[in-house]
Amino acid sequence: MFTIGELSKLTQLPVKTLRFYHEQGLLVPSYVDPDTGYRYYDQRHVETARAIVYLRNLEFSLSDIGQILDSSRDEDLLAVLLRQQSIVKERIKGLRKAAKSLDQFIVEERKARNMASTANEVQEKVLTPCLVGGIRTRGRYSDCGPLFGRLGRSLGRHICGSAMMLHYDCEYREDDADFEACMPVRRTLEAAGIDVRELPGGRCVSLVHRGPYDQLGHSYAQVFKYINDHKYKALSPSREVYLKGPGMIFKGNPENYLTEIQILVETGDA
Amino acid sequence: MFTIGELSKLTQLPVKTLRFYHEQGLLVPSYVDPDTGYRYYDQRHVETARAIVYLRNLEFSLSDIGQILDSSRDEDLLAVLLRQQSIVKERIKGLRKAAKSLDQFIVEERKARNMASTANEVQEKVLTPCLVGGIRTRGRYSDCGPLFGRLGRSLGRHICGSAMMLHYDCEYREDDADFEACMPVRRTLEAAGIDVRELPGGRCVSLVHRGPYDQLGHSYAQVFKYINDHKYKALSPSREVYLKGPGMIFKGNPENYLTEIQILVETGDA
DNA sequence: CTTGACTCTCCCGTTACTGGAGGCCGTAAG
DNA sequence: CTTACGGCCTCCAGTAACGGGAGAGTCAAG
Repeated sequence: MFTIGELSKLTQLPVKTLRFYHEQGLLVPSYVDPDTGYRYYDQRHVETARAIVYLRNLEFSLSDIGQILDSSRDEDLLAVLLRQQSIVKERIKGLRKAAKSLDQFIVEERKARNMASTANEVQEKVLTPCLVGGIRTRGRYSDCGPLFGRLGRSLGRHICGSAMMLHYDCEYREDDADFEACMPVRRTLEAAGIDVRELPGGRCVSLVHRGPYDQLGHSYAQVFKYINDHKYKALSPSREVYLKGPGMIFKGNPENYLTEIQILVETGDA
Repeated sequence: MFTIGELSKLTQLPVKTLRFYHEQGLLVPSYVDPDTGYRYYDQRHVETARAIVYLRNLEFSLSDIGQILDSSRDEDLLAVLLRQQSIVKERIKGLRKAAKSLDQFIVEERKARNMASTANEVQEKVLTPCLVGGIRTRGRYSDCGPLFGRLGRSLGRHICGSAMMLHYDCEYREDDADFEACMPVRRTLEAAGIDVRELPGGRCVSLVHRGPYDQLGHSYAQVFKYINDHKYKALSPSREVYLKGPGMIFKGNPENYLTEIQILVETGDA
């Protein structure tokens, strides 16, 4: 005869859990002292407890375990096992999908982190041509939210990068700007009201702006100063790539928003 | 402005859940009528709700999601993502182990089911030699429980089949039987008090007995009748293989216990 | 004005436990 | 003899993320 504490040591199950299993009828002591309420167990309970642990490791619920343990008809057993197997496999499938998305999320985040390290430095690079879907419009920049919404819904899983905006105006305009919201896509596709085409590549001056959008002006100034200093010629449209901002999942801190300004240029030696 | 029901339709989230998210501070309506208590949401909430759904699919807890959604410092974000990734991967690992055990369990169960279909028919087959670890003793059959316990503990993961018993007596004895509890093992190994060796193979008469152990006698009679009818000579020891019985995980119904009687024989034409 | 759809709050139930309060019992030490 | 300690008991509350239902108030259309 074991007390509950002894059984606990033998089975590695906490006392609380053993009491709970008693309450649930899974592991009923062979004797309960009517005066003290002490539970007393014997050898058989050690084995049952181990069986319970085993079945819990197979992710069975306690009620399933109860049925398995005192099922007199074992015709059900195979059915129960198969059911459990499909439950477990479904769960694994779901988790794997989650893990995959997480991986991708982490990659994106790392990329943004990388970009952040070169923030506020003007750089030159060569852009490769890039397929995008875009919606061009005229109005205020702040109205671009719904445009990206439409792009997201229409292009869905074909999107393969960060949202961007093309500015067709040569100078800054507040009210009546001519701009195009774009999303890079994996392949050409048809979508109503969306212009899917290739953006040209070429030599480009780039700067990753870190901070809220209302301070983009300073960064633009830097870029244009660089272009002038090098006697390049800026080509329209200029591009803003929203590496990190609000609207994707969570708002974050505007101080950490990352926006890459890209301006294609013609150099003297071209 | 949306009512809660409209937001529910837009987000595919149950009304109950939206109320719960409000309570948790995850999705606080932009306006709550102080008289009626009605919640009113706007477009931003649709997006936040989608973000919540997305993060829930990544298996984040609601409190994590809360932190992510209003984290002003996103330095943490990568850390949170990595933590979540490891949590998810751990969980997948655990579930895969469970799935594997389940698969094996199902295979065993199917095998037993197969054996059951040929129950109570005498058959001849050829046994291949088989490595076992055994403990031989003298006494009552009912005392074999602890022997199997010792075998299980000592041989552990090397066990590769059903428990069996060898009967060295030529006739049935109750009190002072000479028998050996055995477990088939994958490879030779040393274990104190356990005799690991190869059981010989050869032609054998077999019968799968279905039912409680106290009715084994009838099945033995059938086997011996078959042996006599065919003028075979029974070789000692006879074997009992416990295909399905109590003691493994759960007790089941004695009417469905499966025990294979195997008796090696010499045939006239050998 | 009525009706039916919608919404509100409040409470309970789920799963498999875990933690804590408060109390009983027996033994050992001071 | 008192105190402390360890083991046991019961009962209550809390976890995560909702779901179900009661009972009451609200909205918009006919």
